[in-house]
Amino acid sequence: METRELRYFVAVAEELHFGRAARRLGMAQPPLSRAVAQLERRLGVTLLERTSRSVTLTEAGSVLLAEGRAALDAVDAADRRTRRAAVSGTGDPGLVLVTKAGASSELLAKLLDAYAAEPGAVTVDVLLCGIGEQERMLRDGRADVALLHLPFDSTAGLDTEELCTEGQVVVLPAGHPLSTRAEVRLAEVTALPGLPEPRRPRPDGTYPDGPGPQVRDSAQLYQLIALGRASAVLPESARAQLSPGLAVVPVPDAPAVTTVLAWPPHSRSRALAGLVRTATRR
Amino acid sequence: METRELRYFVAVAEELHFGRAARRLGMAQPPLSRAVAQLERRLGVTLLERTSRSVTLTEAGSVLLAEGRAALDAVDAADRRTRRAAVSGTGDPGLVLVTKAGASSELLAKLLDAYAAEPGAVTVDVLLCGIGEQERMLRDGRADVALLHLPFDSTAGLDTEELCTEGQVVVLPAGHPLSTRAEVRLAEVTALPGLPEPRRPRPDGTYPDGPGPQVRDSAQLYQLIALGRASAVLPESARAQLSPGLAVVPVPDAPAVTTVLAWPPHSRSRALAGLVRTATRR
DNA sequence: AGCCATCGATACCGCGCGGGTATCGATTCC
DNA sequence: GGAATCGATACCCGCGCGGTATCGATGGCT
Repeated sequence: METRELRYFVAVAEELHFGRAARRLGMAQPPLSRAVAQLERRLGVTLLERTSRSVTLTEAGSVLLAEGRAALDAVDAADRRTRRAAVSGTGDPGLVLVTKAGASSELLAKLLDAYAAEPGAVTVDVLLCGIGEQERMLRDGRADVALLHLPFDSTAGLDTEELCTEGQVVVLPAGHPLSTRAEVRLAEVTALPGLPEPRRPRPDGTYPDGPGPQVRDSAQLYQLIALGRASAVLPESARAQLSPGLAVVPVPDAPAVTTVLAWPPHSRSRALAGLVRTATRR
Repeated sequence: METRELRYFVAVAEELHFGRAARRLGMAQPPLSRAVAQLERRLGVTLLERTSRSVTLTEAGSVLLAEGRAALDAVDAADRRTRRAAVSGTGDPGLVLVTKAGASSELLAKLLDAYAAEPGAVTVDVLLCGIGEQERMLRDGRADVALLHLPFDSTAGLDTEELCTEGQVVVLPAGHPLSTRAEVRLAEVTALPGLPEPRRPRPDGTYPDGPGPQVRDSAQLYQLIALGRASAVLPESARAQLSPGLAVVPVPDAPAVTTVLAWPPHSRSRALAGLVRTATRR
């Protein structure tokens, strides 16, 4: 199976429309139809049910969609990491660390400072991304290592090292009735009247249905809270970047949040190993 | 990057010899040279240092060797799992579970019995493989789920569910001086005179250097112990398949062995989910 | 009911590229 | 110094990929 065929099939499976998929791939529709048909013949499997009005995935087709995406990510990762390895001998970008925009910045700063002091440390680029995008960044080679937050992020398929665990607090608009309390229970803040929990993107980029506002990063989130349109339960370290207009109250019965360092399992990079070592020594 | 190019490069990188690699790939040497050169040009990276007498990997080349193997495994997995998904609608092979030949068979039997009693259970093929091959089997799609034993096996890049934890025992030839003891300490059996620890294959198939005999599976191991040529520290469940000529003594200070069910992280199979559910309910 | 728009499949064509053979140039060993 | 080894180069052929033109089926609109 060639990556070209996989790319074609994934495009069609995502669009469920040969014409659109062909446009996305920058090619004409007929060769795309042929290529997918040929892939099916070679696999001996029907991947798509076509009528002239609709295209749907078969059982096998949805398996190949998931597996094919993973395989294409792996190929992309091979490409990117090879290129990076080549310039790393000559140039600079040693490691790329990805984390959610605006999360636990003091911990990260401490880690980077400690690592920079190590002998043989390389430069670490910090890449900020939206919620739930880190895993993808690691899998397709755009990043080498990530800061994840359990239980929100999934560490499926990654090697991890636990860094710290902290309780959670609720972030409210200043002046909210609960904002003067010493602490609140989780049940009190999950369904606050007029302050719904915001909806965060799922891994595929879509948003779940519901009443709350859609939120892509923490800047949006804080602004919405300050505007009195949302509330959020976040790790304690969110206090650090608290802006005026926001109040914070501990939520002792909320599940603890664990910050972990995560990286793809077969990494053999000395630089990454060094970073992990300094992280564990703290 | 096409999988064909990756396959070619991996072959050359493994053989470090264009002629042999070409023979392995069933093609002539010149087009192979050209294809690898073209890959280097497209990546903008030199992967191999060639003289007319030797071929060596560059830094970037060894990165691409590791990453490329992973990517090729992912593509193979996509192929195999798609084929399997297609026939699973019509035919039988529902899940393939892989475990080390001759390990914790009662636990496995119980799990399979419990799962078979579930509604909607599919048939589970059990695949036995040599030591350290399970991870590969999962990654390239030959198996859907594995029984692994921590801390011996690595669960890097896999989702896992803990099944049970047990102590370890040392297996000795019957009649060995230590075989009558109620228990022994780990230090007493790590360097037994005349009974070295056997050498097990590394993930790449080679064996570490050392004095002990090479061992691929537990049948070989038990035979070697009975012959008085080796000893081994194994989980308690090894008692179950004890043959005459062998003695077993607990080793309380040896690290506990945890048996885990492991599967590739992005599996979306209902059958696998069912198996994991029955495993966790025990 | 009939027409048309939509969409995937088919037919056909041209060229680029992958793979083959022959040969070269460099290095090493006897 | 000659021969053997090994990767690179030169050249050629045929397949396959991608293009355009068109067909056939389906569904909506009047």
